[in-house]
Amino acid sequence: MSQVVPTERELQALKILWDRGEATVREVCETLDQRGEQLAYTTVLSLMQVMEQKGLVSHRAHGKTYVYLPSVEREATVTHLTRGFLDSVFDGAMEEFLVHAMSNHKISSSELNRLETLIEQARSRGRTKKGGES
Amino acid sequence: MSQVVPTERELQALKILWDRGEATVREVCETLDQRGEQLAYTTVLSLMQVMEQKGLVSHRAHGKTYVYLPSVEREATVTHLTRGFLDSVFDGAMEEFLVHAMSNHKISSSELNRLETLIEQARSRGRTKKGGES
DNA sequence: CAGTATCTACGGGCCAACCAGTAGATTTGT
DNA sequence: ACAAATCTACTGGTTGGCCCGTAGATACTG
Repeated sequence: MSQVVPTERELQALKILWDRGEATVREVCETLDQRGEQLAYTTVLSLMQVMEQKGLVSHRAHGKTYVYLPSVEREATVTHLTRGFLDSVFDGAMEEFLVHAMSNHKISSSELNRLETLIEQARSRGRTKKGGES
Repeated sequence: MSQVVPTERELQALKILWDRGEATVREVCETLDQRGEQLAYTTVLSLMQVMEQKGLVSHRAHGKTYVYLPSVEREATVTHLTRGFLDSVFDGAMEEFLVHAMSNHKISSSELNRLETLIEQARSRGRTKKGGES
């Protein structure tokens, strides 16, 4: 329970599945390859098997080959990873992170503008209590 | 080179050293204890020895006991950890993180205000090009 | 049908992180 | 000076993540 957290490699594989919807071991392997991560076919296979056992993915059979699909949502997973990071590095304080991010990471002025827009959206979401988009 | 990145436990120890400036194994052990992490004295000792070997801390002798002090800076370390996190989860895109943070983590309106202030500061820092504090 | 390609299952090797015990030296207390 | 406490050094065990090879089944090709 409490949502299994993927490792580094597992996250790479999950990203591919999230983007494609589903994929075979070979497809994952080749995509990884294109991204500069050259792994033996059986390595990727093992990875998928472990991930399935952890409940991160599931598979269906297409002929003799397995087609894997994610069984955790991208948003939820990213949220968990983020919370873990914030907890361990910033003691859970998002604000501390933001302070750090603003002063130490270069953010372009266009990104700053975008960020302000996001703040506005967050504000209106807060005012209307329940989701009112647009 | 390229700055060694501390593990989870090592980061906990480093935080204590950063806060105190320096500390003995016993002090680190007790502080960890107060934070709910109960480890054997020798475990913490081993931790410090490994950290020293990695170049994360150094020590000086006070009588027969060692006093450890951090040999990496808090800011730099946090920056590295943050970059690693952003790379693995958001493909290095800070903006993606912010979008996610804004929509999925509840941020109080006071924090939103604080954030806007930070944005303003980032803007002026950007305009003056070189760091002009006060 | 024989040979080749491809897939899954399984086993194992390697290494880093983590935890802790034992030994031996040194200090402290009485 | 003797005993107890405390410290460092060293060794080892366990686990999880990662990587890959071999074996055996199945599908494809000429």
